[in-house]
Amino acid sequence: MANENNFQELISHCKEYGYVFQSSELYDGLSAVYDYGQMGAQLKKNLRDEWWKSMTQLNENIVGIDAAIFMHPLVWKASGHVDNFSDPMIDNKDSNKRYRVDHLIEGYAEQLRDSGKIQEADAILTLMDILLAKDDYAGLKSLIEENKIKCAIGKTSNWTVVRLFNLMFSTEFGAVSSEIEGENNIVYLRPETAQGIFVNFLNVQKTGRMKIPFGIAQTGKAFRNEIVARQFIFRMREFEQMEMQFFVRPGTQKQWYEHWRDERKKWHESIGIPAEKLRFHDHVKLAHYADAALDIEFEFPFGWKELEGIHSRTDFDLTQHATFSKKKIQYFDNDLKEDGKPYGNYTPFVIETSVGLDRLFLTVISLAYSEEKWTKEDGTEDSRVVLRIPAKISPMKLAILPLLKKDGLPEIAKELMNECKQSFHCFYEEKDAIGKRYRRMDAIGTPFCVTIDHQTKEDNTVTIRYRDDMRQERIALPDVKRMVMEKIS
RNA sequence: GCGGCAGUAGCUCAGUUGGUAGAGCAUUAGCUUCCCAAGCUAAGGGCCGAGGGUUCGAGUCCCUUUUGCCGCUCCA
Repeated sequence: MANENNFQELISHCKEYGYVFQSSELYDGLSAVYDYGQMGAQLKKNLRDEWWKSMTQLNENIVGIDAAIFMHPLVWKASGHVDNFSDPMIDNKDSNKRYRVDHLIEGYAEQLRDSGKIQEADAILTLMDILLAKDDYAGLKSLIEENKIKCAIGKTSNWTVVRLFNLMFSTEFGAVSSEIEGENNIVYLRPETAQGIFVNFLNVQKTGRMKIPFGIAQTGKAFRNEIVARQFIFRMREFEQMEMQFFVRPGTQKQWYEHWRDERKKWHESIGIPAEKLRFHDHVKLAHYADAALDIEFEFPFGWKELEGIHSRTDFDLTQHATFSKKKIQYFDNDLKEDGKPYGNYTPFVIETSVGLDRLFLTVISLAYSEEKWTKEDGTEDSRVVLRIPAKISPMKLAILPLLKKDGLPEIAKELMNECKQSFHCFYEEKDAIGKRYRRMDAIGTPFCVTIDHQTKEDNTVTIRYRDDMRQERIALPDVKRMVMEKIS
């Protein structure tokens, strides 16, 4: 797999072989936005399809939806994103250090408290809370200046104005400029897909006659205005999530949290991620909506990082949406309790599984990337770069190669091509020496190559060559399709 | 967002004290080739990240901007 030393080579490889391109590269690129190329788009789709199948097809009580990216602005008020995703910040002009205003003031209050001025500290914090609630940025700056709060680095109080940094992208809805009508036209690009599920909870539950416990799955784009974006496609401004919200009876959330934690780890292993490269990381500081949370981390070339989040979101979201929409969002549970009475009406609790598709892509390609060197029988050095993507998810399944582009070999190869392409992605190539073609297929991760030669014309057999160990064997031409089908299912 | 470094053909790079761009590999076409790249021939491809300035003249100097890398900051 790729490591921290050849991670740059992996990125180059992704570009060179059509997996990932930087967005708008023609115009010098757009920071932290990437496009998937001809190979990458297919790999990404295969991963998405695997996930979708594992959720909505293999679980009878999970259904899938596809909610819009645009949502009513109040959704993000209710979810807490408007308040929690936008923080007032202030910069020190001398040190160029940026602080979250609340962190800066809290730090100062902490100092006061340490020196015994407890009442003073409390007064400042109380005032800060009032100003924050009013979005009074000028007042916050005055508070900082009146208390002569200094930058920890620059030791000065030379501050800029307080500015709002919103991590959500916004745009205008409708053709009328908000200059005229105030800010009523602002809509956000969703910073997570989860809310599309929560606001459709009743629609799905009622029309699908879903009984708790049940889940709603969704894949789709989400957008975050990250301050810093690095590490290739690990952190992007536009990214794709694969989320499943599982609705359970209050009080059972812990058991389901543990269930999905284990299920999801198993799923990652099922698509070829080694168990020792995965670990759980419990959150110490919980988000405003959660009563338990953990990350499934993968050991990326740049260290252990979050691949998927498992959150026990309580009834926070549904309750918030009930409040803001002024609609009742409840479920009537007809199952009987021990005392023989139904559980009745309640707001379900939610267990969320949320995996970043792009991060999963990076996981798979990092694991697959391999630079190999060996000594040939004649003593010369040989090498190759191979993507060992599991056959089940690799974008290209089979290469069909006539050994020579004459003597009727291409005709036989094309016939096989026409048969196989009905069932899976095939690549046809008659240019260059056979070894060179094999290397090209290694580079894009094609697990199988079959070569048609003169013997094929005599006994109807072909050479099949395996990407992972470069082994080759002869099999009957009519068996090729079935054999590949078996290996990729 | 701040600081440092960098940006020349698809890739890796060369380009002397400023004089209007080269190589290898890759690509394409043809030849050769009976199973693991790098045999022959030919061709295409860059106005040197972008914009501005200094200069008779800039890839080479200056400014701005953009992208990437490293560090800091941020990450519901």
